[in-house]
Amino acid sequence: MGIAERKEREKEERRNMIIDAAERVIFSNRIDTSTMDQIAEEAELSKGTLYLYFKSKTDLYLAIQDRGMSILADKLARVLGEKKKGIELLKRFGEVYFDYANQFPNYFNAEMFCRSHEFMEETTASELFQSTRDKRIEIVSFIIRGIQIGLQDGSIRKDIQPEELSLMLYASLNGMIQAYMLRKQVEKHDLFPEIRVSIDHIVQDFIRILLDGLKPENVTNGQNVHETQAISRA
Amino acid sequence: MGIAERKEREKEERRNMIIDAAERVIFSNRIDTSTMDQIAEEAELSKGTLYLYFKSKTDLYLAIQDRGMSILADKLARVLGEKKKGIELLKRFGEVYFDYANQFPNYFNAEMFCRSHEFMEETTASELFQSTRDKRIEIVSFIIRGIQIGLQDGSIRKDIQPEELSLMLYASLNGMIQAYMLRKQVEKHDLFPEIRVSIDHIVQDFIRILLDGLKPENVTNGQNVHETQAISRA
DNA sequence: TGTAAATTATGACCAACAGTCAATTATTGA
DNA sequence: TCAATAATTGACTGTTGGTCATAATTTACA
Repeated sequence: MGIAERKEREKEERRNMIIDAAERVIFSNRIDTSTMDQIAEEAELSKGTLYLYFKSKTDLYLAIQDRGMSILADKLARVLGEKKKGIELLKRFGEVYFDYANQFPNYFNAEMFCRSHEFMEETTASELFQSTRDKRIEIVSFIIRGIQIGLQDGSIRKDIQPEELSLMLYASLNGMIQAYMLRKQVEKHDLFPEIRVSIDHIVQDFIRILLDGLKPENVTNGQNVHETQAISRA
Repeated sequence: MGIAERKEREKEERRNMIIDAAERVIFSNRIDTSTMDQIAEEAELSKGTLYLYFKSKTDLYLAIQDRGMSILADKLARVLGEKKKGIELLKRFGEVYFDYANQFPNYFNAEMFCRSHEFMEETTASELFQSTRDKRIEIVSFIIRGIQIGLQDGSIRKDIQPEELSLMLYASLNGMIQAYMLRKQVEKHDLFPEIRVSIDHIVQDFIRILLDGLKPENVTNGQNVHETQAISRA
């Protein structure tokens, strides 16, 4: 049955063409000012057809977010292959996430937009929602893996709980990057205007400070001085 | 001219009545499913009147966000009066922000929603946007003050740059609370489902870990061991 | 107190847009 | 060739944010 497969393939291609068109329209304007009619025209399809592939405008936007998540997951997967010390992997994860946000601000924005809508119902039902969710789990799993490696090679404090720390790293860095992107993208929308600080290295500095606290007591001094506090377990 | 003042007052009252009504409607549903007609009915006013006080639905929502920011700013201001050591103040700031989010999840959500819209244009023009902005500056200023106190009383590492660190604390904690609220509010929308970790103390743990890294070298051991890394300056 | 002017409020109305569906066209299988 | 199935269309609908001419109310002042 080659026909069924070909049709499957064509359907997938068309789906991607639609997402491409949607990106072109939305990224050169904004979601809220982009209409399904515009996207349909850009895709050279009728609006009705869009709804054969995506059940709502939000769903289509979720597909865009999903692409971004895939890119990020790929980048992180590659880092895991670098065979560095655990603490170094975490640093690289952070840098890669930051690079990703800079390289694909539109995808990062999509992620933020979709998240603010996750606080509401609606998105839940979609398969795409499930897909982005899976990718987020994948991403956090990479981080957990990095932490475990660090625990093994001794580059990370023993009292760290991998799952908990992975969420902390992801969530806090995400917050940092949000603030960074806001300042970077639209000067006037800056989350913290008038706080006169060069924002350029703030994310890197944050990563450094946060990870410093994860290192085991500095062994070059041969003494356990930094009084670590255990992370309370679940 | 007592009349002008009375009118001023009445206008302010009516404005607040509208925000009250909007909160009642929006908080018991969602922004995107709440209509201006519903809010008008709840406020016992015509829709046209709403537009005499707020120039758009978003503007009205900004007013709600603004209320939340005021509450938070007040709480933080009170902390500053506690006359604790700098590092303790920062810890209290973090706890208070977290408490605020738990106590007024609707306001926190409003903040998140409005922020995702800040990535787009539109909001900029509004006076209310300027107002929330001012309050954010106020909040960050409190944090800066706390850091400065910590630098003076020696409870915070000398190499810390207050402005930069204040942004880090605010932004990263905000990211943490976002993730927390998502998990807390809507189990199924959890940012990190399947990552089996009790989320209950994760924010507190995060605050502890992050702040630990800010303490100066543990003097009780009489030796500078923890190799601090200076935050690169602007 | 009476009335013109100014302020405030109303709700019918409009335009825009997400989403639908009966009708149409294209493709498949025999 | 043609019936059955699948894919596509675009006119249409319902909803809703926002507007504006009109009306009601209040103020200023003779």
